[in-house]
Amino acid sequence: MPFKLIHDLLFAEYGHQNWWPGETPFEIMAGAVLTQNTAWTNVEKAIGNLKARGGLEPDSLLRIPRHELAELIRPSGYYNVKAERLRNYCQWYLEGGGFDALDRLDTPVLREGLLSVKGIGPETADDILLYAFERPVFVIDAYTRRLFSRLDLIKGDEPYEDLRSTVESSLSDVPDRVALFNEYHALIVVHAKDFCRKRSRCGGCCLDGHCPVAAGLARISHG
DNA sequence: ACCCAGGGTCATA
DNA sequence: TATGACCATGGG
Repeated sequence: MPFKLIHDLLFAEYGHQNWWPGETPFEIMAGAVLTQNTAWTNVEKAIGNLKARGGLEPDSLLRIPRHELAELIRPSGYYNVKAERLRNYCQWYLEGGGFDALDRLDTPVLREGLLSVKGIGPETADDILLYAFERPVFVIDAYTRRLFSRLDLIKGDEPYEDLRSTVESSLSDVPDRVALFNEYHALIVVHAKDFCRKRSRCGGCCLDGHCPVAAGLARISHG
């Protein structure tokens, strides 16, 4: 399973992405909720509003009335459901004792805790685990399914946990898995945005034209 | 005007 | 288990 190879091709093309954008772990967590099915440019506006309102921290955020919180995050879309999801998350986060206490939990336990929050599904949980808690968890999103499916590494419609397990197993022996998974997911998203959508307009990883992944694979197979 | 975005929940079969 | 409706703004 050449998952490592695909990462290397993407990295050669796009370089370091230094994700996740955000100054604190909690800002990363809030961003993970706000970006659900939403363009990041919209999330930036919502985060800007939250910062201007009084600091992007769980306790200050919980003090904002529900309706006002929804107004602040309006640009990120789904603002009513996301306002509740943010509140749910903050309550779980504070009840769990904050970052240091939660960070002492083993990854599977912490993951179950995240998934117990209404509004935190598998992808958002893994975003938080990887980018805020720096755990070696591979994030599966729609881009990842499309890319690996186009490369015939997977079918594409497998359940989330099956894919996560497949990829994590095949990369279990690399030295720094946190750094690799961090970079890999970022590269897949950036490739989808910068090349597939903007340049190729293929709707995601068509491997046509000047696609760096297709070019790299062709280069290798030709000797 | 249409399509999609760094998803998840809930009802239904 | 697996679809479908629903949530909603903003950029291409």
